[in-house]
Amino acid sequence: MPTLKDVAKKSGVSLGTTSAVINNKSWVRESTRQRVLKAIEELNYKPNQSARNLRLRKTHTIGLIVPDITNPFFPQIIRSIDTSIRQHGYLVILCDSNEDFEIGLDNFTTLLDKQVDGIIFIGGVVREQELAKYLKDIKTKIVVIEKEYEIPEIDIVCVNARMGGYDATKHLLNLGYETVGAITGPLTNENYRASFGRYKGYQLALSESNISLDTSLVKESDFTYHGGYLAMREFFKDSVQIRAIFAFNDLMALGAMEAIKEKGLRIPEDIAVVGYDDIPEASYSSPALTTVQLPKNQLGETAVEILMDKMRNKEDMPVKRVFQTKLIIRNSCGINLE
Amino acid sequence: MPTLKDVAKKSGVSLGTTSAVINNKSWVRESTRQRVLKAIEELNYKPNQSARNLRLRKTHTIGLIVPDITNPFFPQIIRSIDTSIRQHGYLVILCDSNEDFEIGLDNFTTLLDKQVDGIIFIGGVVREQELAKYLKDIKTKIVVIEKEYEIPEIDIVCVNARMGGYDATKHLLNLGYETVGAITGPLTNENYRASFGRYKGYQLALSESNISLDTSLVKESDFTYHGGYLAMREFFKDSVQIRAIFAFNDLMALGAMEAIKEKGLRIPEDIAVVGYDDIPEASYSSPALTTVQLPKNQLGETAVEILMDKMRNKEDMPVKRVFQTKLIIRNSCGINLE
DNA sequence: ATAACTTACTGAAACGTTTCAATCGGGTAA
DNA sequence: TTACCCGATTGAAACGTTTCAGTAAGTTAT
Repeated sequence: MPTLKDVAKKSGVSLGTTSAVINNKSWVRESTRQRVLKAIEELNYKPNQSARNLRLRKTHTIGLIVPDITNPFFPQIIRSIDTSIRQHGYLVILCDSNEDFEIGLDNFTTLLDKQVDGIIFIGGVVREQELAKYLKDIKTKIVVIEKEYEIPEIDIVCVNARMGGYDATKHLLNLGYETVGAITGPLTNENYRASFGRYKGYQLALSESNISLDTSLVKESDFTYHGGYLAMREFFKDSVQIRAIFAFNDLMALGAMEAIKEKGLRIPEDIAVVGYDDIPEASYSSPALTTVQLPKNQLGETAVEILMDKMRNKEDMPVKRVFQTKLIIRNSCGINLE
Repeated sequence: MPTLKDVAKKSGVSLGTTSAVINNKSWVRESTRQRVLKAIEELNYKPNQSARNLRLRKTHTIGLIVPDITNPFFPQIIRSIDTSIRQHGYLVILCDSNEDFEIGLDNFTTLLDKQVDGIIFIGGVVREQELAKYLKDIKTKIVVIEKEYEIPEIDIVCVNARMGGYDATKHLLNLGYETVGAITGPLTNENYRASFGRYKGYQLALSESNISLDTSLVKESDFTYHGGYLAMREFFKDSVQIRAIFAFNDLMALGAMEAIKEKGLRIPEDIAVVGYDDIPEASYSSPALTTVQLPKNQLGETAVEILMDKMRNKEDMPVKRVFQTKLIIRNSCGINLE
C-alpha cells in the first residue's frame, strides 16, 4: 500500500503539502495540486483511515443499537439511518440487543470502546432512570429513538404515542363499536413503559365517549405475533363480549386476526381490528390492517440530523423532537376507502 | 482520556511493559502485572483503538453488504452474522445496497476505504462475471452468501436451490395436483440468475412426472409481494386452468394468496400454494404457508467461520459450502401435519 | 531600498499504540 | 572469580496521517 510519503516523494513536494491537497486546502498552487493529484492517481493511493482516525480523534463511524432487527418495524428505520448517515460521510456499526436492556448497555460499551463518534439507540425495552444515569457522564454524543415516551435530559426523537392510541381507539368508537378491547404490551413494570402512552390514549378516547374502562377488555401481552394470538384466544375463552380490538402493535394485531379467523369469525364484520406501527405486513394481510403509522423515515433522518448537529457543535442542550402518528385506514374495521 | 503513557507513569514501569500486560504477554512478573492492572483500573484506562488499528493494521471490523434489509429474509441472516462475528471480537458495518448491484459495488469500495478486515456480501442481484472481475485483485477477504447459485473462484456459501425448487414442486405433484404453476423471479437476463436454480428444480420435478413444461403456467415476476399478487391476477385473467402454485419466494406466495382470496377462492381447497425462503411471515399467514426453508443461521455462521479462517491463514483456495433446503409443510397445500 | 505582508511550501512534532533489540541484575556453571 | 545464561524490563522506532511554527520568495507600501 502506498502511503502519503510515497506520494510526496513521487510528486516532489513535502508531506505537509501533499496532505494539504488531499484535504482540499485552498492555498496550494494549482500546478502543484495537479502534480500531486497525478501521483495519487498513478500510485492508486488511498489514505489510511486508521492513521487519520488516530490523528483526528474521529472514526467517522456511528453505532446503532437496535432491539430486534428481526422485528419488521425496525429495518425501515435502520435503512433510513444508514442512507442519511452515509450522506454525511459516516458509516454505521450495527448492534442487535435482542430486546434485552442489559445487552443494549453492553453494546454501548462495546461501541464506545470502538470509539464511534456517536450512537443512535433505538429504544425497546428501556429502563429510563438507569439509561439516564448510564448516559450522564458519557461525552460521546447519543440520541435515542423511542416509539413511546420522552426521556428527560436526553436527546430524543420520539412519537406522540398517546395521540396514536387515542386515534386508533377513537376510530373504532366513531365507527360505532362500543366494546373496544385492547391487547397491550407489558404494562405492569414501572420500568418498562413501552405501552404507557398508547394505553393512556386508549383510556382518554374511552372516557371522552363516556365509556368507563373495563379491565376485562384489556389483555397484557408482549408485542409478538404469538402473544397477540394468545391474547385473542384468552378473550374467547373468557367469552367476553367484544366487537373491536386495538392491538398495541401490528404483529400482535396480525396474531389476533389469526385467532379470530381460526375461531371462524369474520374481520371486520364480527370483530374489527386496528394495529399500531404500520409495518409492511400490515398492508399484506387480509383484510389489510387499519393501523397507526409512525413516521419511520423521519424518525431515522431526524435522529441523524440531531446527532450530526451535536457532533459538530460542542454546546449541549438536550434536544427533543416528537412526531405525530397518522391513522392509516384499510379494511380491518369495516370501512374500505379504496 | 488517559493513555498508555499515563498508566506507565502511574505504575512506574515502561511503556513496553504496560503494553505487555494489556496484551497478556506471559513474561511479565506477577507483581508488576498487578501494579499495572491497578493503575489501569484507577485511571479507567481504555486502549485507543485507532492507535491500535494503525499499529496492527487491523480494524477488527467487517463489512456486511445486504441487498435489502427491509426484505424479511435478510434480518435473520444479519443477526446470525452479527452475533457470531461479535464472538470473535469483530463488529459489523452494515451497508444496504437497495437491490442495486452498482450500489453494492460502491459499498465495496466504501468499506475497503474504511479498511474493514473482511467483507460478507449477501447476493441478491449479482452480475456474476462482473463481481468476479471486481473481486479478483482485492486482497481483503470476502465471502459471499448466495441463495441461488455458486460462483467459481469465489468463497461462497450457498444453497442448493435446484433441490429446493424440486422439493417444492414434487410436494405439490405428490399431493395429486397436476397443473402446477410457477411464479418466478426475473428469468430473462442471463446476468441475473436469481431464479435459475429454482426453475431448474421445478422443471426437473415436472419432467420426472412426465409432465411437459407449459409456459403458460409460469409467470415471471420480481420477488415482491405486489409482484406475486399481480402475477396471480394474470393467471386469472388468462383464465388458465391451475390448481397449484409454486412461488419462488414467500413474499410472492403471500401476494398470490392475497389475489386468490380476493378472487373468492379457497386455499388450499381450490388452489394450493408453496413458497420459498421461510420468512417469519410464512407461519403467520392464513393458511400458514408451506415453504422451502433455507438454513439462515447456518448460512450466516458459516460465512463468518470461513471469513475468520481466511483472515487468519494467508493461504487461499476458494472455499465453497452448499447447504440443503428443507421443505416445511404447513397448511397451504391441503395437508396439515399439526 | 527597507519594512511589512502575503503566498506557497517545508519539516518536525504529535496522535497512542506495539514491537524488538538492547540492557540489567542475579543465578548457575566452570 | 569470570563467563554465561535467563527472566524481566526498557527505550526507541514505527505505523501513516495532520497540524503548525517557520521560511523563502515575491509583492506592496513607505
